[in-house]
Amino acid sequence: MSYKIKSRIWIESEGHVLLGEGRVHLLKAIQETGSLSKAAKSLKISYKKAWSLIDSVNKSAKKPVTINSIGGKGGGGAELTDYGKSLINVFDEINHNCWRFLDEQLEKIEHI
Amino acid sequence: MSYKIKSRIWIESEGHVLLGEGRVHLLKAIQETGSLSKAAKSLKISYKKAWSLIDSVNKSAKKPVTINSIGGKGGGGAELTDYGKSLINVFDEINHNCWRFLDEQLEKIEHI
DNA sequence: ATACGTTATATTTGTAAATACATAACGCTT
DNA sequence: AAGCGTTATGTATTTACAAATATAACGTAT
Repeated sequence: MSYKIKSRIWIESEGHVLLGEGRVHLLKAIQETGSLSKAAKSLKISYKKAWSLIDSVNKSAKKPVTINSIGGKGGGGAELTDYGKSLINVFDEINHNCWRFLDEQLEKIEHI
Repeated sequence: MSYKIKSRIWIESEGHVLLGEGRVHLLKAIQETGSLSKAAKSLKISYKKAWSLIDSVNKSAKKPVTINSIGGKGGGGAELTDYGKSLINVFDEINHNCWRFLDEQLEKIEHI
């Protein structure tokens, strides 16, 4: 049996998407680069798309997830709040646990 | 805390999608109507899309999931094999278990 | 033999989503 | 004061996907 089970999880708040794998990936890139535009480049998505995602994340979350600054040294930048860092850690943990859980469940298909 | 966690699961075989929620939904409609075209109508998708999905399902699965007949009484029809019926039952079971599991996991976000 | 309702398949058309482009605002630095 | 790199935002264009349309093949029933 070479069936494999895949999954995507996401967290919603008030009916809007807060976090999914793509958003977490982007947040990690912001953490590494310190900039939204550099993060967008590293993920090969448009700046506009990256900005829209982060805007949506911050509007959906109970507390700010990133702090973005315009102008100043280096032109500005973006960084994660402590809340943002915690969110991506918990998301990753839940996601990994889900994969493990589903791999166990898949065995039910072996004996049909 | 009104965050909610959502998920989509699917089963792959040899790198191709075998079953997801949409395909299971379509298979159930076939079971109820006895026909691919009627199932497509009931789900409000085009016949072509429904046919492509079922074709993909049968090509990915180890054993046939539906049996489709052309011509004959009523013009033909489609029905699930026993293997197909078992697959959708197991899929539903895994999916429900996954939802329950994730709801438990979500509590980790409450205390951050 | 003809009609019927279905499966099977290709081709065209339409629509929504992603992408690219353009511009403004901002605040340090020089 | 001018330049730089960034965030912020609107608009236009392109692309990918979904839907509609058309047609053939099939096997019972009439």
